[in-house]
Amino acid sequence: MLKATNRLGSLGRREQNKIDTRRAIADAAFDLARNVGPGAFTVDQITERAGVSRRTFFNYFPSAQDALTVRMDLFIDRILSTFERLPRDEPLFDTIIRAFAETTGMEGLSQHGELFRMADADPDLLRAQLHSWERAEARIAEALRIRFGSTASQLYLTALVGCVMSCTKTAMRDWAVHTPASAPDSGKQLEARILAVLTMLRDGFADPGLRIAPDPPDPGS
Amino acid sequence: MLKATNRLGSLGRREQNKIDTRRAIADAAFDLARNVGPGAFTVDQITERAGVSRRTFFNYFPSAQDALTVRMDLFIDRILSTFERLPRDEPLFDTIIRAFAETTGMEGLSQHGELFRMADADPDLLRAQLHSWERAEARIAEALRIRFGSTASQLYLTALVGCVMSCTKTAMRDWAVHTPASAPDSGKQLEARILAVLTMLRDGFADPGLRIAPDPPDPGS
DNA sequence: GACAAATTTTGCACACCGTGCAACAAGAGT
DNA sequence: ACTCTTGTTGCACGGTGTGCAAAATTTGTC
Repeated sequence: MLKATNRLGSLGRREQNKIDTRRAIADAAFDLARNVGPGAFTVDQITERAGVSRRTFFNYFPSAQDALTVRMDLFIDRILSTFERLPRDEPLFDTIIRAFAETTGMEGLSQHGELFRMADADPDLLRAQLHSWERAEARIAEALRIRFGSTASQLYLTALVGCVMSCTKTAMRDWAVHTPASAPDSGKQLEARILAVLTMLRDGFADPGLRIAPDPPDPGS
Repeated sequence: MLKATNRLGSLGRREQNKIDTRRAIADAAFDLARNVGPGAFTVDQITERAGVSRRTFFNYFPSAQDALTVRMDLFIDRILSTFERLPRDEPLFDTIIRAFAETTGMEGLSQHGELFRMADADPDLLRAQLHSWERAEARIAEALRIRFGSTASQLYLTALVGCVMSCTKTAMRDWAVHTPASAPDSGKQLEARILAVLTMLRDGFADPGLRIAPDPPDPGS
């Protein structure tokens, strides 16, 4: 007999409510961080905005900072799904580069940059973000292990993923710093940087002269 | 009038007391983490062991976990001082590899491994450690910038340092996992891993077959 | 040694955090 | 409508991190 219970696009009320609540909390947290500054608000303020109880907040996130890393986790989701879609006979490094470069078209990219900049002012937020990257590393490494586990050693795969993630992080930081407002070519700017650093990585950092933009040789800051 | 006040090897009472207090706190925290488990003790327990007041603890460390990253910061000190000592006309990558490889002879290396393993059980400790690595990255990048700032772009240097740190982290994790007890050749084990991953990095991860231990070789690709 | 200045330690208060628990509410299945 | 399952809420409680001002300690000077 057919299940006709799904009234909400293949999702039950329960699932949908949870998604909504989670989003409401994350949005409230982001708004607060943007307005009063990261680390300058309490959980109670978040729950008030989101319209949930204090206790419910902690059912979703272990800390206020963790509510601000949702977007980064979504970023990883995107990388992984892009990764799954790419041809399996492509060289490993090409696949990785494409998977990472293609993510720069995602929505809310400028918010990403904002969050990066916020981390400078709030150590706890920085830690939460680093933890998020760490989880991402583990997830991607696992995906690679499943796909290439037979042809590459564990140490090789984890080291490679670590470097790729580190390079991407560096690229995003540099982008977040040098692309302050939401420039129209923001995505392109980020993509160029990611390509640049991943190319450096593939070349074993042999050429120190690679530059992303004609930068006047920084006179001692 | 001559200063005859320094009775303690070029250090005043004040400086020495602070060093002692800091060490007492860090030791107490490490002992507790080792005995009752990371994240399973309170700040009050630390202060009781260390013989200081609760308030004093927070004058030295912002959280209990941060008292456990002192050793990692010392590790970075060692890398940096080794780095300073190496010849300045050596190729950049060689200098880096040597600076990192030479640190494996440091005292308390096994405690390092212990701390790595502890991070699996305590998310907050993991975050503190990630933060510690992050600070280390910044310090080393700055040292490199001063030394090579004229011949390499900022993006290149930060990306390179990030990858080197990431590789070292990977090597130390793998070492911490696979060298459980304090093996007699613990330092050599770690050094071999660091050399392996940094070599991979220098080769642009071209050869997936590099292995640290004889594993069923699969000369694929 | 006594005194004053500088610095560190300490106790205290207070707002906030994070979690176990049990009552309650709401969706799912019949 | 009834029951089962799952999510929300209020409450209580121990722990955290910090500002503040009063001791306590070190340092320099006479």
